[in-house]
Amino acid sequence: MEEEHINRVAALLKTMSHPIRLKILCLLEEKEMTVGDIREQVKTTNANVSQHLSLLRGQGILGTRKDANFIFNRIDDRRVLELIANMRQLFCHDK
Amino acid sequence: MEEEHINRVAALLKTMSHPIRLKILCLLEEKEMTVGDIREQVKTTNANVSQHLSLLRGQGILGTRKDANFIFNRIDDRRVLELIANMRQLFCHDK
DNA sequence: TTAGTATTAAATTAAACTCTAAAATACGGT
DNA sequence: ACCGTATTTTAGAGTTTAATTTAATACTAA
Repeated sequence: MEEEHINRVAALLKTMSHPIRLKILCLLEEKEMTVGDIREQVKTTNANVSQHLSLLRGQGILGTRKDANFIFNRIDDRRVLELIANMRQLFCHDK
Repeated sequence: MEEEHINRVAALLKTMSHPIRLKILCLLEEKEMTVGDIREQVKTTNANVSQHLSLLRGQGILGTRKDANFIFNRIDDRRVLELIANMRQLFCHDK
């Protein structure tokens, strides 16, 4: 990896490396969710979830869709999806 | 991913998410290296490299081999090797 | 427009991380 | 034992990050 890629990937990993954010990404693997939906799964405050979502969006990982006064979040970066799938295979397959 | 795995993987990603540490891992993909070897590639101090190596060892990512007053570092976790290979494929393949 | 819900933004505080420099340790050769 | 090299450890300051609280915005339905 050249310097350029190193820095870019390191920044991505940093964004993914918080337990709440990683869990959010895992939840969003399946379906799009609102702040409130996520909040039910993660045991923290809505504001905190919103902050983490904001970081993930800043990295270009997430996209949003607005419906009434709900904002649905989804993973927009195919590579992140593949990376998560790879991590699950490597670290969660208890065999 | 269950809570358990989430926390474990998040900790791993956090350790890998520093540019210097990620670069060290990429360097060690090829061959084992000493603090001094790495230092030549990374532009920082030996002490700093040593500190980063210590963190990587703490995560169980690295192993060492001692020869005279040199300590050779290598990647000991096959899963980390695979993860890095996957990341290179996803983020460095300019096609 | 008012009330209620969903989300974001700002500010504060506490905790964690990173680098540098200096001191300490480990080892081999002389 | 002493010296030189390699590495690690320690202590400190500076920076960054995270969670909480509070306030603000956006939207819907009545």
